[in-house]
Amino acid sequence: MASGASTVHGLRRRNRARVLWDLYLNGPGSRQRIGSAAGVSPGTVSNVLGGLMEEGLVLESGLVPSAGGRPSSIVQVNPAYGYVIGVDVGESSVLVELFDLAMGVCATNRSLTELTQLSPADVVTQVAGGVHAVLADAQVAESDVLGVGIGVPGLVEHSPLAVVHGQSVGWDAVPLEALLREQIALPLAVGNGAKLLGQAEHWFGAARGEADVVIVLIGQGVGASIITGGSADLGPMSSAGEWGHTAVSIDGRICRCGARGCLEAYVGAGAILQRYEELHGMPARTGDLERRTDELLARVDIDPEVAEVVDESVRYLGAGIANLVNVFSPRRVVLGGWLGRQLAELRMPEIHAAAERNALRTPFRDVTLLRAELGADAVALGAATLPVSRFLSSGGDREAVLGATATSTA
Amino acid sequence: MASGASTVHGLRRRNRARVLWDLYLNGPGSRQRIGSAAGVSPGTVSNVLGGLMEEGLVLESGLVPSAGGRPSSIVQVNPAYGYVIGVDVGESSVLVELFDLAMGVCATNRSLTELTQLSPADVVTQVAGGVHAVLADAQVAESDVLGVGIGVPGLVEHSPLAVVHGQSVGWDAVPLEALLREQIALPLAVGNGAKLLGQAEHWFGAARGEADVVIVLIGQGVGASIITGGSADLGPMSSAGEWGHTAVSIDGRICRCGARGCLEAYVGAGAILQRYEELHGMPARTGDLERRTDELLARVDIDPEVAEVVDESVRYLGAGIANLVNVFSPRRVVLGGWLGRQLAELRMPEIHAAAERNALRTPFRDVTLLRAELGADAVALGAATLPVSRFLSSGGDREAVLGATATSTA
DNA sequence: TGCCCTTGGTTTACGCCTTGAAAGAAGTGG
DNA sequence: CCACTTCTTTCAAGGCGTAAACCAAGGGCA
Repeated sequence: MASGASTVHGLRRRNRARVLWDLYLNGPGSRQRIGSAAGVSPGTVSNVLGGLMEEGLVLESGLVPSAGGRPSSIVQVNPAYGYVIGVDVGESSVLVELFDLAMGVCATNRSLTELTQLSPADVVTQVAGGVHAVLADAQVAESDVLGVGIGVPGLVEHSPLAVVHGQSVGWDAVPLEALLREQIALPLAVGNGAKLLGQAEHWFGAARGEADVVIVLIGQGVGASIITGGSADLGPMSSAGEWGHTAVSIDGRICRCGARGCLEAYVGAGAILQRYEELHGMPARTGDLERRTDELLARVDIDPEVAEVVDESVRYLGAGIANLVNVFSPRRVVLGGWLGRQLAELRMPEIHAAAERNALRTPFRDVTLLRAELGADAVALGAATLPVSRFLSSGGDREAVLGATATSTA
Repeated sequence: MASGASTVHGLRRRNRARVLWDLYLNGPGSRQRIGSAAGVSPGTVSNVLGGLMEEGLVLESGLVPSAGGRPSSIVQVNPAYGYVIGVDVGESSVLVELFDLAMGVCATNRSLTELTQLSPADVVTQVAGGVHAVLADAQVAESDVLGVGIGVPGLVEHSPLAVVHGQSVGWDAVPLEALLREQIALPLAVGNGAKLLGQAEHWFGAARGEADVVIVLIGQGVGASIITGGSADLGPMSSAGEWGHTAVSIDGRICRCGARGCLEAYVGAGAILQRYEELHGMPARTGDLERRTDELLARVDIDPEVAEVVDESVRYLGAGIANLVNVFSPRRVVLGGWLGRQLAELRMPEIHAAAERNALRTPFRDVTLLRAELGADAVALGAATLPVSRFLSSGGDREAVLGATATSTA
C-alpha cells in the first residue's frame, strides 16, 4: 500500500494505464499514435501491448494502408473483456444498465420508485434486483463484471465507505455503500448523479475532449459538474453537484433546502411551475413534475405568460452560469438534464446573453454554450464510467480492481 | 519533452521530488520518517538523500536521541542552496522580496505606484528595479536565484507566456511576462495575487496542512483561492481569484466590473465606504482607501451607523462563503486581505452565522472559519512559492528550472 | 519483375532504478 | 562487556525503458 507509485512496478502499471486510457478515450489507433499520444517510446508500446494482448484486454482490429509504407495495424480495447454496470438512482425510478467495456448497452432494467419518498432500504433492494436482472438478461457471469457505479441525488461522503446526504430527498447520512455491499458482491463506486452525468458528457458527449468544462444539470434539482484539467475531483465529498444551492439573490425566494435565494429556487422545474402558478394561477395539474413542466414549456411560443416565467428563469440561469465561468473559466458549458436540454433548445441565445451580462469579458470570451448530447440514461452511463475509470487507472489489473474492498472514489 | 514521466529517469526525479516536498512541507526529519511519509523504501531514501547532500541541496542538521537505539540524524533542505524572489504588484505599490529556500526574508524593496493608474511599462520598470535592488542589497548573485514569482491583480492567461487581464486596473491583455523578460534574465512565473496569497496561507499560514481549503481575500477587490486535493490548479487562467465577481444579488448594485450584484459590490472596501456615504453622508475623506476604511471600521463599536453598514457587508460575505462551501466543501475557510482580516476580527461570529444560514448543513458541518495568519507581505511570499514549487517538483534539478524558458505555471 | 524508398513495428544491449535482506552503526540498559 | 533496540547503509537481484539497430510490408519506378 505504501509503495506503488515510487516503485519500478508502478512505472509499468502507469505506462499500461497511459496506453489504456489513450486507447479508450482517443479510440483505436496504431502503435505509433499511441506512443506519441501517451508519451511512451515505440519499444515500450510494443512491450506493453504485447502483455495486454496476451491477457485479452486489447486486440488487433485491422490494418490501415498508409501512403507508401507498411500499413499500421490498429489495436483497440476488447469490448468483451469485461462488463460494467451503471445505476441511476433517480427521484422517480432506478435505472440499471449493463455495458461492455466499450460502453455498448447489453441490458437495461428500470424500476419505478414510489413518488412519495425514497426509502434507502427499497432503493437497495431495487438496485440489487436490477443488477441481478441485467446479468441474467444478458447471460453475463458476475465474475466478468468489473464493478458497479451508482449515481445518487445528493452529497456523497467517502468515509471511507460512501455515505449519502440527500437533503432534498430526505436522506440524512444514509450508509448506502454498506447497505449495498450486503446484497452485491461486486466492487461498488458511489457518486453524485450530477457529477456522473457530467462525466458521461465529458467522455462521450458534448464536453468530449475538453479539459476544462462545466456541465450543468437542470431537472427538478439543479447541479453542476465541474471538470478542470481533465478531471473532476473537486472536494472531498463530491459536492460540486450543489451549485443549485448557491445564493444568487440574497433574501430571495425560499428554496426547498431551507435557505433563501438559491439558484434552484429560480431555475429548477419546481420553481418554474410554482412561479407560473403565483403569477397566473394553476397550470395543468396532471402527471408528474416532468410532464407538467413539459406541457408548460410546450406553450412558451404561444403563451406570453409562460414566456414571462421562462424568461425570468433564463435570466437567473445566465447569472448562475456566469458565476461558474468567472470562477472556473471553462471553455465549454454544457446544458444537460431534461429541463436543461429543453431550455437550451428553446432559449439558447437568451441564456447566452444573460450569462454575458454577468460574466467577466475575459473568461467569457473563450466559452461556448452547448446543449448536452446524451439522453435519459446519461447518469447510468456516467455511473458506469466509475468502474471503467478505476480499471483503466489500475493499468488493466483485474485482480487489483476486484480484490480491493475498494474505497469507492467519485 | 515527450518522455519524462514514463521513463525510469522520471521515476528517480519523482522520488527526489517526493522527498524534497516532504522535507519542505513537513519540516526536517529523520530518514525513516521521510521514507514512510513519502512512500519510499529506506534504501531509496538513503540513495536519494546521498545525491541531494552531495549537491548541497540538503544537509544534516543534528541528531535526535531515541529511546534506546541509534539516534536519528535529521536532514533538512539547505536554506542557502538558492534564493527566490517574490513580487506583489499591488494597486498602490510594488513589493519585491528576496527569500532563501526556507522562505526567510533576505531583503525587501517597496516602491509606490502612482495612485492614478497602473501603467504596465512602469510596473515592469519597478519590478526590474526592485529585483536588482534586493539582489544588490543582500549581495546575492543572480545565478543563485532559482526564479521570480510575480503576483498581479486580475486574470492571468498562459498562452504560453503570461498575459494579464486586469479589468479593475485597466489592464487589457497586457503581455506582462514578455515585457518582464526583456529586463529580467531569470525564470519568471506570473500568478493571480489572490491565488498566491492563498498559497502562502496554505504553505505557511492558517490553511497549513489541509488539503481542501478556501482562502478568501478581501481588500479593495474581492477574491478567493480555492485549494482542492492539495493543489490550486483551477482553470486554465488562474481565475479562481474572480470570486468577487460572482452574482449574489441579481439586479443588485452595480460593480466596477460593469455587472450587477457582484459580491465585490457589497463586501469590498470601496463598497463599504460608498454604502456608508449613501446612507449617512460623507465619511472622513483623507488618505487612501485603506486608511479611510480603517477609520470607519475603528468606529464600528461606538457608531451604530457604521455597524449597520458593516453588518450588511457581513451578510453578503456570509452568503458568498456559503456558496464556496456548498460547491467545494472545504474544511477551512480562511479570511485574508487587509479588510478580510479586520472583518474576521470584528465580526467572526456574525460571518459564521450568515454563512450558516445560506449553506447546506452537510458541507458546513465540517468547516472552520479562520482569520489569516500572514501579514502584509503574504502575496509576495506566495509569489515566491511559485519558483520554489517548480524547483521542488523538478526534483531539485537546478538546470531544468533555470534552463527552461519556462512556460510559467500558476 | 526487381530494386529502392518509405513507413510501421520489433528486438537487443545497456544503463539505471528500486527493492529486500542483510550487515553496519550508534546508543541504552543490565 | 554483552545483549538489545533503533536507525542507516550496502549489495545482489530483478525489472524497466531507451536508443538504435533491425525486420516487415507495401508503393513506385524503371
